[in-house]
This record gives sequence, C-alpha cells and structure tokens, in this order.
Amino acid sequence: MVDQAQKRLKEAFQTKEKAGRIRQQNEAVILEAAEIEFAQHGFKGTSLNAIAERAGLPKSNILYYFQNKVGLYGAVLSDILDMWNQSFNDTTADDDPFETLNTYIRSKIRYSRSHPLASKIFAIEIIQGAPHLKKFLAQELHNWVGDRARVIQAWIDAGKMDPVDPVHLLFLIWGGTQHYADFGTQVQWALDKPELGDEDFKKAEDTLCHIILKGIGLAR
Amino acid sequence: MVDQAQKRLKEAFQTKEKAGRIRQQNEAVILEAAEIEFAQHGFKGTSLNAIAERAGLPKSNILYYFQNKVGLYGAVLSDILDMWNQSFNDTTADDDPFETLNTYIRSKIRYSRSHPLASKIFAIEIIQGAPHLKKFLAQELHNWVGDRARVIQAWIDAGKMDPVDPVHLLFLIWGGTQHYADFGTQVQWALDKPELGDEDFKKAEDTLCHIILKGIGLAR
DNA sequence: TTGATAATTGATCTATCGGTCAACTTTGCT
DNA sequence: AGCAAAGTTGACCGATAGATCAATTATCAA
Repeated sequence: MVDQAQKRLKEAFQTKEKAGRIRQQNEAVILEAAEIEFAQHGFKGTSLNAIAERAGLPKSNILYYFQNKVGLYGAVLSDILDMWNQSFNDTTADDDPFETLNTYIRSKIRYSRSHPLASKIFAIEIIQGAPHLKKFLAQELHNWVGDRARVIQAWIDAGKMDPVDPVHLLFLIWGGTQHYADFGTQVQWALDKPELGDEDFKKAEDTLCHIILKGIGLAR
Repeated sequence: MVDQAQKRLKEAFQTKEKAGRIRQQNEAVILEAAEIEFAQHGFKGTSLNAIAERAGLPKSNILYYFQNKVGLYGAVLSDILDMWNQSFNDTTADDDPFETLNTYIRSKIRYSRSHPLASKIFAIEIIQGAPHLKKFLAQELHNWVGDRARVIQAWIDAGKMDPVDPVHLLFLIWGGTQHYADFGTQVQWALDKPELGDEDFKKAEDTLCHIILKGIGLAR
C-alpha cells in the first residue's frame, strides 16, 4: 500500500543504518518493548519509563538511540508499515478475482495472527484520528484504495462479479479480518478460550472467504 | 447484550440518582467532555485537566462528582453500555433470518454513525485488553454470543441458510459495521471526504447487507 | 432566622512525566 | 600507547499527573 509513506516515515524517524552490534540489538529490544507498551496504552498513555523497564535498559539509553518519544513511536510505526500490504498490490483487471481476493483475505487474517501488536498500534492510532500518521498516509491510502477500486470495478464491468461498491467491499474485508487482531480479547471472550489455535484461524479464514466471495457472486 | 454487565457497572460507578438540577447538568457536561477526551487519548492518555478545561469546570468539581479518574471512566463506560445491542436480542429460531440479520446489520451501521465516540472508547478499551471491562463483560459476552449462535445454528439446521460458522459470522458483522465508527478517519481518507453523508452510509448499509446476506445463502 | 449539611473550588501534595546534561567508559584509528 | 570520538547512564530539571484538603458558599428544614 504504502511504499511512499513508509519511505517518508523512515526518513523522518529511522535511526542510523550503520551501527554497532550492541546498539542494533539494544534498539531491537527497545522497539519490541515499545511495541508492547504502545499497543497496551496508546501513544500518550505510554511512558518511556515503562518501556525502559520492560526492555531492561536505562531510560537515557532510549533517548540516546531515538531522540525523543515521538521519534521512538515513529520508528515503531515505520517498522509496522514495513510489512503492510504484500498481496493485492500488483493486481490488474486481468487477474482472477476469486483467486486474488481469496488470497488477500487469507493473508490479512494471517497477518492479524502473526502481528497482533502492530495491528493494534495502527488501530489505536487511526481511532484517535491518526495525529502522527495523517501527513504520511492520508494521500497514499486514497491512491491505493482508488487503484484497487478501479481493478474491482473492471471485474464488475466485465461481468465477473456482482456490482457492489468496491470501496465498501474493501472496508468489509479490512474490518472483518483486522477484527481478529484488534479485538482478539473480545474474540477470546466469545469463544471462551485463552488463546486461538490453528483450527480457529482456519475456520475464520474459511468462513470469511465463503461469505464474502459468495456474497459478491464469486464461487469455485 | 449486556443487561447484567451494565447493571453491575452502574452499581460500581454510577453517581447518585437523586441530585440537584445544577449537578445533573454539570455531570452531563463532564461526561460529554470525558467521552471526547477518552475517545481521543484512551484512559491512561487522558488527563482530568483536559476534561475539566473542555467542560469549563474546575478539576476539583469532577473529582467531587466522581470519586476518581477510574470512577469517571466507569461512568462513561456505563453510559455506553446503556445503549448497546437493542436489536437481535430477543430473536428466536422462528424469526426470519433475512429480516433479522438485515435489520441487525443496518442498526449496527447506524449506531456507528450516531455514536462514533462511544464505539471508539469501547474499541480502545477492548484493543488494550479491556482492563476495566473484563470482570463486567467477559462472561456476559460469552453467553450472548452463545445464545445468538444457537439461533443461527437452528436456521442452518432448518436449511434456511448456508452452513457457516455462526460465531465467525457475528465477528464479520461486528468488524464490518464498527469499522465505520472506529476507523472513520481511514474511511474518510479513502473516500477523500471530510465527512460522510447520508448517501455514503446508505451505500455502506446496502453493500454490507448484499454481500453478507447473499454470502450466507439468503436473498430477497 | 438559624444552624447543620451539602456543594464548590483554589491551594497544595507527592509521584511521575519527557527530556537534558555532565561525568564516565568504551571504541577504534594512528 | 595515545587520544579523539562515540557510547552510556545516573542525577537532575521544570511541567504536569491524580488526588487531598481546608476554606468558602449555597441549600433547606426547623
């Protein structure tokens, strides 16, 4: 989705590429700790002290690697955007809609499972009005959605699927798939399980693909 | 969904029923200001000072009405649960699945439009692990989902709709509808509109109902 | 009118916030 | 080995956090 936005974020926040082994490892530890804390308390609600304690490093160390709290948060966001929409990016009207959307939905759910913290940080940021991402992402997202919507519209015009609004279809896919990361707590309550297993995510994938693909007139 | 949970929350956090007119009005002003701030910064990220400033009242006043920050937050959550799932609550296996789910989806989207702040506060709370709601809501939600899932399963057994997993169907509806409140910022970016109008929400309702209802084998 | 109770709020407390700085150690080149 | 640069971190800063308290004002029954 967001090559351009990610690049600009990186320019603004990323630390030096070349660095000693100790520093690289410490930075990784800090970013991991920061990810957990930001996902749990949001930007304003997270304290550098809490991150430092979780990372097992002095607070001063964090502020030496990253110039301030916003810089650290930006680095975390940059890491997240690093691995956003892999699939569905290069799709054209000639591609098979069933295959493309089936893959897209399943990869989205798998991302929810493998990177729940990243999804949560992103979700909180958006819910709160995306004060730190707006300038990096707003235009980019509009372009990405526009491009994808045109592909879907072409499929519709070719009679390959039902005439549903492409943008709202994308929203449904996003909402339905991200739910498993962002609202994982709620999902666990509903299923009364401390953690979801392979079979749960398999069932989630299959159910979503069945409903959405059949719902837009695609079947296999 | 949550009669019991709401009642217990109220017992724990609600202020006195009987109160002077000035106090009632001030409490309403405070709760409204608190709703905005909590939706924008989460529980930890919100300061009583910011709420007081927005409400135009001294901070001490807030702490006199509500005993502390958790109390105020609890009162806001209680207000939110007050108006949760109106529809789909008394549905039985004898009801028409198309009519029931069609109404449910549309009412969910309308709620997203009319109460975006409530939805956002709830979303942030859940994303962050629901530290303040867990004891009030976890069991309740499991029961509610179980009951609704049984109704859907009865529809499936009666051959009225496709054999999809009822719980994941509910998740898809929740994710797809709440998206319009929680990720309203993202939706606005995608559509490049400062605010969504009647026709946008109409299109959202129609698209979601079409895809989901057709996707589970219901049509009209 | 009076007096007890409730309501209100400015002053103030301690803890913690993000951030700076200076002292010290380690690293790496000559 | 010597030394400048980079790395590291404990001490500390002003600002602000949630919360308490005491002094004042408003309310209302007797």
